[in-house]
Amino acid sequence: MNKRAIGFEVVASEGEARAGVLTTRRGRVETPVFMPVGTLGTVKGTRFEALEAADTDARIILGNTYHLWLRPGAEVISACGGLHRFTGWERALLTDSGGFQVWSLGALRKITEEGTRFRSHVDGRLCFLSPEVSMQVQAALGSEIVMAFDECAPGDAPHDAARESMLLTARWALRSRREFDRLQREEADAGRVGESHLPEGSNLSGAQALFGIAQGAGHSDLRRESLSRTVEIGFDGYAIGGLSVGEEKGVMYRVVEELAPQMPRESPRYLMGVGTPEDLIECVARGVDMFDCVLPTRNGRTGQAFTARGKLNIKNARWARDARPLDERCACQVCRRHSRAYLRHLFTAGEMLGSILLTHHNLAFFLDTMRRVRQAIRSGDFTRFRREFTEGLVSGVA
RNA sequence: GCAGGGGUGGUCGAGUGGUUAAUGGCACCGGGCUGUAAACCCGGCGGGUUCACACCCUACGUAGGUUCGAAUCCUACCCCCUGCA
Repeated sequence: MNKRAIGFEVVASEGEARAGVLTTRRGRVETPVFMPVGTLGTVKGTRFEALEAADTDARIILGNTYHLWLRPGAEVISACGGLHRFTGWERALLTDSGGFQVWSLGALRKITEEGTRFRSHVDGRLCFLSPEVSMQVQAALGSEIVMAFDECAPGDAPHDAARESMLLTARWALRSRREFDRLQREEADAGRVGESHLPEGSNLSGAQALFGIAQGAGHSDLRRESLSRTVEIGFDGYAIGGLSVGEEKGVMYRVVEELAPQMPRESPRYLMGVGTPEDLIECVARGVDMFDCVLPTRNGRTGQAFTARGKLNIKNARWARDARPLDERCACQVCRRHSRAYLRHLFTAGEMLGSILLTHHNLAFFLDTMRRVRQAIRSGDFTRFRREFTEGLVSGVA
């Protein structure tokens, strides 16, 4: 009775930090969790085997509505049985709604009450994305977690503009909710999981889950209002959007610190698009359960490694003869096998393996960091962990 | 040997009397990247002093010369390429 799309249970907490278990129709996800970004049906620069390997063990990754809608198109993916079967990724997926592209594609779009008119960045043709279309595409993708279609204001948006944007997001949230429910009733969800294949004892419905998003830029009152409007509609989880989009350093921590404790305790809290290793720790400490960010993959691809002692630019000449691994305390496949000198050589030679290996290390570092965060919270040791981790980051790569 | 063509900064290659320390490309060096229009983007790149503006020195095969001024014109020499013997 009363089956839900996802389950969420907090198993330990320390201050605002929480350790929990998110149960999806495609597996359990321990939180706090970092979700690698797989915009176009691929986590760039890595293979699913590598994402599933013991040193990474990603349980959930992202996909993007806007990008997959443009190419290959929702029809292609639903014809192939949804995004899981299309890509071969059998674990959980969260799809972003395309709301972020409304912001990041800037000049290529025009926003109206009805939705957003885009110039496709692929071929220039005019496209129209609305809450309804976004829900339809995400149903065709068949992800475990669907994001509401929102509008992300610039990080430094003044109060009136931010309020207008936030209210539009609230209206779009309601429309997202209604269209999502209609699509679930009509069984449009391409990723639906039969009862016999659901995680044992999970008591799930096998349907998709829908998350709402709070906006409001850096304005505390707008953030509060946005959250209460979102909670009023009712979602399976709640996200904080519109951070790390150009706002002043420190605004993000303040907004998260004020907002997360007000979010429903029984639901997962997702901070969208964040962040650096330090951001992850600091926002876990403020009550966030879920994160995603392109940093480990993008920066890995472009030559920057994240380590326990801070960032390392593998292209620098100083590593040319360095036989040590990227991070001497890292147990990932790359650090167990390859030297900085070799990785630098691959980058200077323009060999794609360099990007692949740094991407893997970065993902392993992020995911392992989150594993350690969960252990620390469960053992009541998070405060010390946080302090030591932060000290390590600023100590500098030798 | 004769006749043409050519020798430019790490490299390839523009420039044929005056904002020329010298366009570009590559190489090299450094920086950036936060719900991915990104295997990408930006900057530096003769040496020295200076926080900086700026200043000084050395540079277009070698050595001379013409000129207010030369990588650019003239002379000699050295070297390379092509063709003919």
